Amino acid sequence: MAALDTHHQKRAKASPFLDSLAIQGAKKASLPEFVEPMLASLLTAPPAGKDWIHEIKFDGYRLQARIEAGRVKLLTRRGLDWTQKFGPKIVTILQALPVETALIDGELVVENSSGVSDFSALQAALSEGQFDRFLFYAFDLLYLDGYDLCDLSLSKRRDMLEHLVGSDAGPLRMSQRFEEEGRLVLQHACRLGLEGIISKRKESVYRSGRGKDWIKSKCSARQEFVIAGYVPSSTSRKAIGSLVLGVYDGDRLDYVGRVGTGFTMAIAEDLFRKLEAMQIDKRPFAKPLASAEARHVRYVHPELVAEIEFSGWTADERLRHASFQGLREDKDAREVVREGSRSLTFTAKPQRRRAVFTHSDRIYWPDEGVTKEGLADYYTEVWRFIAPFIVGRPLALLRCPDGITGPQFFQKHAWKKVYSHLVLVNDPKEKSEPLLALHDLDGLLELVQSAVLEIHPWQSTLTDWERPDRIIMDLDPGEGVPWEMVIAAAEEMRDRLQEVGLAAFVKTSGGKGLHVVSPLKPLATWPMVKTFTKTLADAMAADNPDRFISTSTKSKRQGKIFIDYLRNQRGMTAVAAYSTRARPGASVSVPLDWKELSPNIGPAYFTVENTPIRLAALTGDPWAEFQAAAVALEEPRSTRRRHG
DNA sequence: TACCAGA
DNA sequence: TCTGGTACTATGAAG
DNA sequence: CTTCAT
Repeated sequence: MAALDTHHQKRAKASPFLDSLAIQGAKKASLPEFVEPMLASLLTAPPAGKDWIHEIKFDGYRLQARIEAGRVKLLTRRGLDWTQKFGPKIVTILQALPVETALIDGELVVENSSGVSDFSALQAALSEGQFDRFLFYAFDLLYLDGYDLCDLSLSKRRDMLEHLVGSDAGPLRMSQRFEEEGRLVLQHACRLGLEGIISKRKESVYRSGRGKDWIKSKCSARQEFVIAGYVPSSTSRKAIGSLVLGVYDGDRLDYVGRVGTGFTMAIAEDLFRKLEAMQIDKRPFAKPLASAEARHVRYVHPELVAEIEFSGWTADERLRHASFQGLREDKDAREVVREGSRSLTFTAKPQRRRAVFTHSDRIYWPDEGVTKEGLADYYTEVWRFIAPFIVGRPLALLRCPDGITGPQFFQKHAWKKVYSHLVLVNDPKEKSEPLLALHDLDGLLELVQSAVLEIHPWQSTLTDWERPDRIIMDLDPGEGVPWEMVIAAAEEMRDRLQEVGLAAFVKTSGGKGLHVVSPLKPLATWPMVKTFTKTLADAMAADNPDRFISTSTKSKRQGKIFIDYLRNQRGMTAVAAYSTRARPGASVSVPLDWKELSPNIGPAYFTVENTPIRLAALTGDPWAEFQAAAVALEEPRSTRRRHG
């Protein structure tokens, strides 16, 4: 493989791969019309060991690209010709590949705003004719320039394919290969909100149909549940709003929660017709439901079985993020038991939402349809993660009474309202109006009620206003800065912080850049911290004036990253970890593990929608060590001068 | 959003 | 009692 | 001092 020619030759009449192919023993053959695709078997865990590579499981259309003398066909799983369906762009790019004949296996996808392939986005793009959104991820090469490659090993096929497709970020891409341990790759994929991974045996040959050389493992759990009741729709008189689900434990039927999404209106009506006829008076569950759980519920004979996809179990044994997938007519209700999967158990303490809202349907993010209630749900779910970053600190708040499209204003003083859970605090150094702080989830929910869409805390706490307990460096890319450069900047910042003995953590900003955050023991005062961060920012800019700038002058920022150290000053604030942003996309600032930094996670990758799913799938908090890693800041110069 | 002035 | 207008950071650096 | 940036 090292012998492979490294430069592409457009329209080469002989393939640059032919010589090496002959050595590797591929068979001469004519180009087949179609090869039935190789399929993966579903297992609950990915395979372990060095014999496997792993790829992301795409959520799109599996297609075979057949290239013959510049004529391209896109063939479905069953061999149907769908070339015309996706517009000319992908076809043109495939035509331009430097080959005479080839058969490429891949998946056509549309990525949603989070950069994750999304089947519903694909269907929307198809129906609206948005051809420019289609991407083709190639992952296998079955035939090339007169040779059948199916009997070569996967590694060899992939090497050739990678060489052919290249690493451009255009609509034709290579499906990335991961060589790490399968368990870790799956964990990583789940954190990213992906559906799962496909693991492939390195030495395997290409064989049509489902075999054991390709294994798929998924992030979300999926299993059958007994339908024990329903709640009628609040909008339609002849449809269900949600299903009440249970599992058997011996003879006892246990309640596991409701599912209110995943069905179309037609299916909701069909279920209503079926279930209406099955109603019973007494509850089928062994234990009574809590009053909120039992609200509006109509019980039915527990006979029907539904397939449900869900992200995990809560600590009180309820389903998280359940979605209806269909009825399982072939399954007997009495066989349905809880299929325990410890890794998917979400161990957060369940938080009850107590605050009552006015106008809970008020839309804050119109494009995403995130309402006040949706925002309250979000903060309730992330409470235990966001709490350390916003509790007991003076806050500046970005309020958007009409949602993100209306007027916005920053506020740090109280407005005239009776607060039950927000705290008014007096700045010991200023005799101005009191500032705002909060201590519990109810306080946060009062902010939601007041249309607070961004939360910007101080870097010091109410216990010690004058000594900050963290530093935040905001890396803000100017126009035309590639994302890789921002990642490199964050890593350089980390290295420089570590050189002076500080810990460094990274989070997305939810806007354009990354934030590098260092926990401090609250010993150094504001002026020292400010001087330290300014020195750091200036040093980075001085060492690399073409990449960094440490002053905020907008016109000088073209193609550079602005290192904003000014947040590290008394009274200055920066957006909190897990705070939402008042921007299109309902993005959120999310703490990451350094290893997660990649082109796959952009600055606004995580949203109100997918962040709770990430946290549910997360087995370890990437910032778990944040508080423990706090060290005392010493001035860089004094460290040097210091002696034992 | 929520307050308040003015109708 | 209803309606409509409007409220709302601090700071540093550059010019 | 004003303007512009976060």
